[in-house]
Amino acid sequence: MGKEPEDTIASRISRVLADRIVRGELAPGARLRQDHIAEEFETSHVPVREAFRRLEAQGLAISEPRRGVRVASFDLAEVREVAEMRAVLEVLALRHAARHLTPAILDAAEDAAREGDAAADVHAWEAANRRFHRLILAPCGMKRLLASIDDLHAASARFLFSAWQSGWEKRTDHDHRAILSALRQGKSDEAAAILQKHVQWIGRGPQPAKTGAARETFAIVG
Amino acid sequence: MGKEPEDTIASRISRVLADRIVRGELAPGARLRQDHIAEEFETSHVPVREAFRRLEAQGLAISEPRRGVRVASFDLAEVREVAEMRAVLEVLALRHAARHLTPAILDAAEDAAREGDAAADVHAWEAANRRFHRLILAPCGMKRLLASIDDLHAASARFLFSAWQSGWEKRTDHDHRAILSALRQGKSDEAAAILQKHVQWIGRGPQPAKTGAARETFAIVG
DNA sequence: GGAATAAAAATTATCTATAATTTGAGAAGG
DNA sequence: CCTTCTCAAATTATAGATAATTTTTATTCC
Repeated sequence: MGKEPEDTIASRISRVLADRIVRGELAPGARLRQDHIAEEFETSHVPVREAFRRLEAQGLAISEPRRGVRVASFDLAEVREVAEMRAVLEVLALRHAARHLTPAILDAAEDAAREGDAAADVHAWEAANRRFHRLILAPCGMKRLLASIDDLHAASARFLFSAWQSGWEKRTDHDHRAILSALRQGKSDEAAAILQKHVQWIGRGPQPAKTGAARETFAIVG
Repeated sequence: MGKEPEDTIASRISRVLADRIVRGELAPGARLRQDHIAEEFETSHVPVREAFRRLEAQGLAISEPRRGVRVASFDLAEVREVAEMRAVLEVLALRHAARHLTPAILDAAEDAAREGDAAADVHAWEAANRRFHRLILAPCGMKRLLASIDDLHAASARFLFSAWQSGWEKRTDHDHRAILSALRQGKSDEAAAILQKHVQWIGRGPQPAKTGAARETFAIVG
């Protein structure tokens, strides 16, 4: 019954730490001390070090030999870099996924879009948004590509969360609807074009400065 | 004098193992036993395990909890996946690098192209080819993008080496020349278009079956 | 008072040891 | 002869211990 895959301790630690970094609970530049983390997870530091290697590969942490590991910092340039990578990779994935999209999948994506519009806070919105993208891209069946996109989503989400500590506001995402509409009509090129612009906007437009400007930036985070 | 950064043991092990996997010295599916590797490198298995995590993230090895790590296998579908990812990411990089390309860089790339044409074996060719691509892409200054491309190059090289165990033959790579020519004339869109096709061809065309067909496939591996 | 320096504390990287799981060889049964 | 079981050997995963390096704190000298 209750199959408990409960994989290695290292992977659990890396998941938890990745989540904290993405959510901003661990600030950029913060030191990750292996003994402290080991103590928190009630293990030795060996699995912790393995988790660090994973975070490093994901671009969420930076390790300097003998000097420890810290949370990776990121600037606007990197946010744009990630956005552009996502744009080309998601378009590639969508092109391959298109032929495998069923009405059922598109309905599920529609649900995710609705859920995003109704989200009460930025975390709920991000989860729904991620689900939307994953649903329409996963049918491409390209594991490596999907894994890369997941990592880039995490990086995007970091930026998103850092900009909206507070002040969320419901709103309809027209891009998501337009993508679905195009896909339902079999116009996959059009869907890909919208997706590309949709994603590429991240990090452009008004700087996420004071809370006042926050609302404007919303539209450009997908 | 001889500054010896000689970073952590784990990173050295991961570099060596990655090289062996790419060159095909370690066959797909082969088990990587931590104690044996530790013994070979005269260390304990702890750094070895850290190296494994790195290889896993690069897609060169696959780890199953409690069952060990094996060299990742790859099929034609994955080769194409990697080729398509490279195509879109390298084009993205080139678009950003274009404005920063100097005549000196293009000359160095020309050298690399010549070196590739004169290569006596497949390893020499691959090294020159990689150098060519890196030279024209690095000026984009996007670290994450370049790191992803490097990983994809490793995956491509694996395929290349598996196809050409022997039977190398000198030959001029016209695509490389055409890309440089376009770049020298400031036609970066044209250069990007050629690059895209150049890379995308990998894994297409005649199957790398018997040694006889090998020659044909050459033209389409870049 | 502040830079320079030396001793102490904390932290990383690695090694050795132990527990737990898997693989594989051989024996028993159909 | 092939399957299934049992037990030993090999292997993985984690813990605990040690050496080496970095960071911090305290102290001296100008």
